[in-house]
Amino acid sequence: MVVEALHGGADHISAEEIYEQVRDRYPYANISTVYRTLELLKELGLVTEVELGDGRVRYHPAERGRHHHLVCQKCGIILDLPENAISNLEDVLFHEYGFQADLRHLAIFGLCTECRN
Amino acid sequence: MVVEALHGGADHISAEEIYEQVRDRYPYANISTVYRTLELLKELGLVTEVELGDGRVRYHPAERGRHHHLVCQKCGIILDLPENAISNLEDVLFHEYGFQADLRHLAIFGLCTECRN
DNA sequence: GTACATGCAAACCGTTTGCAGCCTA
DNA sequence: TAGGCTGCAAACGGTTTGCATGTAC
Repeated sequence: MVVEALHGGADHISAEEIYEQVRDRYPYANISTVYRTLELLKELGLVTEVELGDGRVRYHPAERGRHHHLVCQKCGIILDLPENAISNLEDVLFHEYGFQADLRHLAIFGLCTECRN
Repeated sequence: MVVEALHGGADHISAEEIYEQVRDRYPYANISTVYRTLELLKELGLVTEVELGDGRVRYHPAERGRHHHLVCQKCGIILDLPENAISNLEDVLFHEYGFQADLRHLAIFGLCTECRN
């Protein structure tokens, strides 16, 4: 049920939100089981974690591929950013700083088009 | 004393670390006062917050200028990255996605030169 | 005497853990 | 009968809050 919630719900779902979905179908479920299942899926490489700045970890099915996030600090909308928009940065960091960046699911904060004014 | 700790200590200091320094000089001090002072300094624009991935907020004097952080996930070292290394990204996000990124103190995770092997 | 800063303790919230019971093999 | 998963409750760690006292102006 955790896996189904990950695939069926919003793209970046928190443990709490997964828990709610699971509990709708099986009211005795417990949030610690959700966390333990997510931990397992993480070890298996099936989900990745993202921290989108609201103090809770969010989860994302790994098979949906990498992408980055533009998080609007005003309205909270999360825009997906294709991975290649940042590949140039990855090169610069590697060649000029010797740093091998792990740019999976980078979160960049700022203001979206709507909220810019 | 909070301000002095911010300027005297490590570049990105946590509330807990500030608290320790303050308490060395004034043992009756309380951590809630540290948090309240940091909140005040934040409103005044004198400090900025950074989240460097260890689950606690770190603080940085605003006057020391912007820069970004390369955080090694293996050895934990924090390398400073000049702001202009990323200005290109800022332009791309703005022109291609209409997103006004707030790239103060971005944290990028990965592996440093030492730990890459 | 009024406003504001402080210490203290308790609450908070997301996450983790110890333990006992249960199911399955 | 042994292993591992679950529910439950309690702990955890960083941060915030309510309240009563203190201090300065």
